[in-house]
Amino acid sequence: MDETPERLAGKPSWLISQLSVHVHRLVADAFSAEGARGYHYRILAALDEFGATSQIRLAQRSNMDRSDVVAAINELAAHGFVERSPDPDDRRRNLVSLTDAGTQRLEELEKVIEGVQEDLLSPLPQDERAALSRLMGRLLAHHRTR
Amino acid sequence: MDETPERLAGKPSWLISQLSVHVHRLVADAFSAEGARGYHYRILAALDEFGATSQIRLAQRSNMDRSDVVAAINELAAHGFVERSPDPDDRRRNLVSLTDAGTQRLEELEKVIEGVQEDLLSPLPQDERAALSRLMGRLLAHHRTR
DNA sequence: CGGATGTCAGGAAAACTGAAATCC
DNA sequence: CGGATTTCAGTTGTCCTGACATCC
Repeated sequence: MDETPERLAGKPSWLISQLSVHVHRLVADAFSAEGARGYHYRILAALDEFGATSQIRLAQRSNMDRSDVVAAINELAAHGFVERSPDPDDRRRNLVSLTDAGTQRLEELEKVIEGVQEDLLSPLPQDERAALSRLMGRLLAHHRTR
Repeated sequence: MDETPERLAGKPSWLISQLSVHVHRLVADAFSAEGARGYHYRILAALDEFGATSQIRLAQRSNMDRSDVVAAINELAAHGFVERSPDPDDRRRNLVSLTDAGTQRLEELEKVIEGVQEDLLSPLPQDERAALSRLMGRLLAHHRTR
C-alpha cells in the first residue's frame, strides 16, 4: 500500500476527506449487510432522540433534504418502522412517529455503528478517542448552528 | 437550527459521519465553483507527489477505483492537465504525467482546499488544529495500510 | 495458461434542484 | 395573495461491480 504524501499529510482538509472515504466504506458496508442505508439510521435516530415530528423538521434534524426524507420514510414505513399520520393542527404536515419495531431496528443499527466505531478507532487508546470526539464535536457544533 | 442529540454526541462514528456531510458539502461546492471535482484534485495531487506512473498505481495512490481513474484522466487530458503515453517497458500500461498546465491547475485547487480547511477549522485554535490533524493522520495511516 | 492493465457499461446511495399540489 | 409542507421527477458526483480485450 502506498504511503500518505508528506506534503499533503499536514493538511487537515485532505486528511478529513481521505478519512471520510474510509468511513463511508465502513459504514456503507455495515449498513448494507443489514439491508439498511445511512438515511434510515439518521431518521430513526432523530425520531428516537427528538420524538415524533413533521417531515421538514426531521430533515433539519437528520441533516437531510426534504425530498430524500420522503423516500426514506416510505421505505421505513413499508417495514413498519415508522408511521405517518396527518397532523391535526396543520393539515399540510405529516406527523412521523417511531413504532416499537422501529425502536428495535434502531438498536440493531446502533450496534452496527458501534462496531464500525470500534474498528475505526482501534489504533487509538481511550483518552485519545475522547480527545478526537471532543474536537470533532466542537467543529460540528460550530458548523451546524448556521 | 437543531441541537446535536446528547446521546449521539458522544459517539465518534456519528460525529465523523455528520462532519463528513459538512466536509463533503464544503469541498464539493468549492470545487464545482472552479469547474473541478474531487477526483481531479486527488489525481493531480497524487501525480505531483509521486510522479508519473501507470493508471492502476494512480488509482491506489489516490484511493480511487481504476475505472473511475479512466474517466477522470480523460477529462484532465482534455484540458491539457495530464498526458497519457504508452509505457515502453509494458505495453499494457499508460504512463500518466503532469503537464505544466496541470501543475498550475493543482496549485489553484490547493488554494481551494486551503480555503475550505480554514473555514472548517475556524472554531479551533492552532494547537488544537494540530492535535486533530495528528489524531486523524494516525487513523488514516492505520486504515490505509491494510 | 494465469494474471495484470486499461476500458466500458451500468448500478447503488448520497446530495441536490425544480416544480407541482395542497394547505396555512 | 404569499408562504410552508409534502411529493415527484430528474441530475450530479462518488463508489462500486462485472465484463471484455490486450498484453505480460
